[in-house]
Amino acid sequence: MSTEAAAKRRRLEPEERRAEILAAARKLFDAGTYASVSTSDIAKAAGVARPLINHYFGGKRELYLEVVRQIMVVPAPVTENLPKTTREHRLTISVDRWLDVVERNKRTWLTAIGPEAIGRDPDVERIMLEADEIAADHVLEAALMTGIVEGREELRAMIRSYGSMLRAASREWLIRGTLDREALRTFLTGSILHLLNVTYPKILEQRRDGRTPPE
Amino acid sequence: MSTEAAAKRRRLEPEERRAEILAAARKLFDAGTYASVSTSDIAKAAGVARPLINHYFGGKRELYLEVVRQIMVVPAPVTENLPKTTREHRLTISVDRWLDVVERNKRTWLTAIGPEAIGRDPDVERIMLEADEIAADHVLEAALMTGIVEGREELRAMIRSYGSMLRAASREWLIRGTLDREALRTFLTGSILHLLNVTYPKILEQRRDGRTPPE
DNA sequence: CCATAGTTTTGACGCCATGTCAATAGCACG
DNA sequence: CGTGCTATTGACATGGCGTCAAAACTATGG
Repeated sequence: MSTEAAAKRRRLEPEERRAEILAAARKLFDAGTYASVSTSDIAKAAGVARPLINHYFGGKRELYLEVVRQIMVVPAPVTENLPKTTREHRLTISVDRWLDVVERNKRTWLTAIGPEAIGRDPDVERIMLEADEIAADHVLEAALMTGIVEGREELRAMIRSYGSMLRAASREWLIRGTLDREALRTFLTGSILHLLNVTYPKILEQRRDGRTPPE
Repeated sequence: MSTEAAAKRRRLEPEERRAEILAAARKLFDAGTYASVSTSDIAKAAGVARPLINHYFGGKRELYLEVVRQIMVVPAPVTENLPKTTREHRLTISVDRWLDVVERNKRTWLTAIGPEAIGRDPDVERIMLEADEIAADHVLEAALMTGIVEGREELRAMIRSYGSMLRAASREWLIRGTLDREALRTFLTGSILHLLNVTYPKILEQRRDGRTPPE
């Protein structure tokens, strides 16, 4: 078969073995579906007996969630070390970096983000929400709006929604090729700027006029 | 409703029986997850033997896809009978109607759209894409831009992406309550208008110039 | 009213996947 | 060179899904 015909029983540190299994699982889930990948497959790929998965992760489900969590981590470099210029410039750079990261990890990212589909899994949902939360923080930081307090929740909610559009647009680019990179830049930076500079103030105004008398 | 005390073996027209099973499946999938709902559960709820599911749908998976397809149908009334006024007005009305529909079918819609998550199922993906396609048509129609040909693909791609944001924002509204209805209106109509009136022309221009490295 | 044919519906079987548990075997220490 | 700790495994039990031949229901013709 393969090079490791008669793999002896190796004994590893729990951490190390755990990592090996996780890596194998990640590779397999990357290629197939949750249902199409069996714990036997994972065990075989990791070179261990199936029960070890239960031992280290509890079950198939937990292992899967671990994989999702790992992949979902928002790439930090996107909003790190931004020059101290205008909001527009900083956001343009962030969008560009985002596109870089996504392009580089194309395959993994695509399978992670999936076809924004059904899922309908409370635990997965929680993971996604946390990731969105962090991403929203990054945007606020890039936009030099960290200190905002009035209508902060509304703003963050809109930014999270924007995140969905960003992912969808990125998929359009990578999969369908219906948008090229330059169009994406224009689209994404223009949208977030409009959101921050036009929509957000407008909503603040509505808020003041309606109920919620400030002061 | 029905007498499920000692249900004799009723013989129905295939269409009718199929519909009954589908309804039961829909209700159950609405409450749980794909994995958490067994074909036995569905069969029991529908008052039939399990193999009937295979007979009418092929298998659990196909039945599930059928449910998704049914729920995903874009509500038509959203862009029907729009008054012949400005683009802005027509889009405002459409957004409003969308919010109406969503609010009315709150629970069903939420579980259908799910937490735009992992899924990663090619067939589900196809269904979503088709739904998005139709939705994009509706938007174009509402925007009086049906005849557009130049950069049509790019435009449609951006509208599809916008659809993701619309769904995400609707979820923010219904689940978290972080956005009220008025804010949503402002946000959603403002975004689509900006997309159509500002971003789209800008991208057309870039297209004509060949490549224009901005900044 | 009865027999018969045709279609719906089901009971029973086989297969595969996951989770559990007691037993085994590697490794560090004396 | 034992010896104890624990990582690792083989074997079993449970439960879900798909298949198939047989049963039950209904409509037709005599």
